[in-house]
Amino acid sequence: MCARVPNVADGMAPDRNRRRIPDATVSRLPVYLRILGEQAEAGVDNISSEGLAELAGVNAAKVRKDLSYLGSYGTRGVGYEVAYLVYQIRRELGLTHDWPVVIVGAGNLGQALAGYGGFGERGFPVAGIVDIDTTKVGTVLGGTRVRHIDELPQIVQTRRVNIGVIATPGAAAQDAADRLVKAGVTSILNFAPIVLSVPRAIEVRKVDLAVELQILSYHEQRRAGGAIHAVQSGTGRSATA
Amino acid sequence: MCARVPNVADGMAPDRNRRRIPDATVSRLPVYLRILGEQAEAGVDNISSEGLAELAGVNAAKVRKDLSYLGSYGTRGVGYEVAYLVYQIRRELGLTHDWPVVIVGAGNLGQALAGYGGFGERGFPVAGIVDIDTTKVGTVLGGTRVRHIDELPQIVQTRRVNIGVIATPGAAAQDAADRLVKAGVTSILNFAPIVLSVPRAIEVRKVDLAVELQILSYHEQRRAGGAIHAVQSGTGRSATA
DNA sequence: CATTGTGAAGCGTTTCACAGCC
DNA sequence: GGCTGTGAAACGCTTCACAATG
Repeated sequence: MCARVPNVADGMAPDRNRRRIPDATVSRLPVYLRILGEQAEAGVDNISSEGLAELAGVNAAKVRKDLSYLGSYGTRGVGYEVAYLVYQIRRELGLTHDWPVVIVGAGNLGQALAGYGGFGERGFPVAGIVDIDTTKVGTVLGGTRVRHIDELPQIVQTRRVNIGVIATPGAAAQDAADRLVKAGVTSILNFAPIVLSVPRAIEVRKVDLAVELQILSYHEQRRAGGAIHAVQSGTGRSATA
Repeated sequence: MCARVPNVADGMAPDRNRRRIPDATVSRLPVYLRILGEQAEAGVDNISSEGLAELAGVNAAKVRKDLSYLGSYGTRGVGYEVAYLVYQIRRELGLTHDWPVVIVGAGNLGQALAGYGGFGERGFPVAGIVDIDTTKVGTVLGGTRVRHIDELPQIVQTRRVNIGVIATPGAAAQDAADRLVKAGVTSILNFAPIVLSVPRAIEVRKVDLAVELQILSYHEQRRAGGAIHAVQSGTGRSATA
């Protein structure tokens, strides 16, 4: 996913918290964080790895190992203090301050993203939304006026945007990425169904609806044509990973 | 990700193509498929693992291993015939026929999904969109009239829907899942930021925007506060995984 | 004595390296 | 000669199992 550095982990004085956290763990921390936030609101102030694992739909050992990368913040025989854990995870994920994002593409998806309040709430305010189509410029989405894509560099600079979201059709996505990178963005969330070509230093994450549906299709197809007579086995509930 | 079956792989007469394909491979097949489709349109009728790997942003050996799970459809010294590979991947993914989907939740995201033509184009026509809010019922989104969630069982049965998409707020998502399962849906694509509890036999995939942004935040935070003096190393282009 | 933190085993995925084949 | 197909090594992640400990 991201470039590997040989072996910095040990030896080289990690000052305070410069451990490298496995990608798999990083992708679960936001899930723990949301659950812990809910628990805190519900008045729970202590939680065991078992309890957190249950709510997150994962194995308890995995929770412990994940949390151990942040440091030893649990108490043996007791569990983890919810508030402190929230603080530590937020710190590790860099959520101690807001990260304004800029959305490229004011089509269906761009509109939905801009209109989706949860973005700002979770620390990612929409600093701007741009489109190349001048007929869309000026319309207002979720409180943000659509601006022309040529204004991208200005938005990125004045609002100090590090994260760009590509919500254009596939054909326009590479151009969008090029413009974002040129404007100074260093992380991209790509909703377009293409593989972006960007400098190595840029972190890219991709969300592709078609891919997700096709993976589900694969499983449906197996269910139907596959295993002899695929019985609807097990009606018990279980958390999903 | 999905429930593991002990060890069916060998021994038990795989009739024709009942091999189990690794999850990681399944998640890449849609990417290869899209690229191959584009190549076919561009008039390319043969491609090497190297070429496909380049376009997909992965390692060539990985492409070969992935394709080998489908069978030996390449020609040594030559490469793979694009059209045939497209056919085989489509067959394996169950894309030889349409999979109608039902969308639960006609808010921002539900609207964007329903309005996004790419859904139907790629073999996943929107069989219906439902909401619990009666004020939304009757409005038309992307050519589909919003119906009340109580009509879900009827839609699922008459349109033979296997795949449900949850586009509700988190608080309503578990109820949506329960209703989908009860109505007979066996695969769910969940956009709500909660861990769904469903019977083991149900395949669930989750797309969480907040999680994606928080992962990017982690990398930005590392860049800023991390490694001594994090130089913007490497400006060369490289495909992203 | 319940629960964490963690070596070590287990497992799935990736990559290498090269035999096999066109 | 070029490229596929695939054992085997390497790697990273998950899970187990238990010593450490409040």
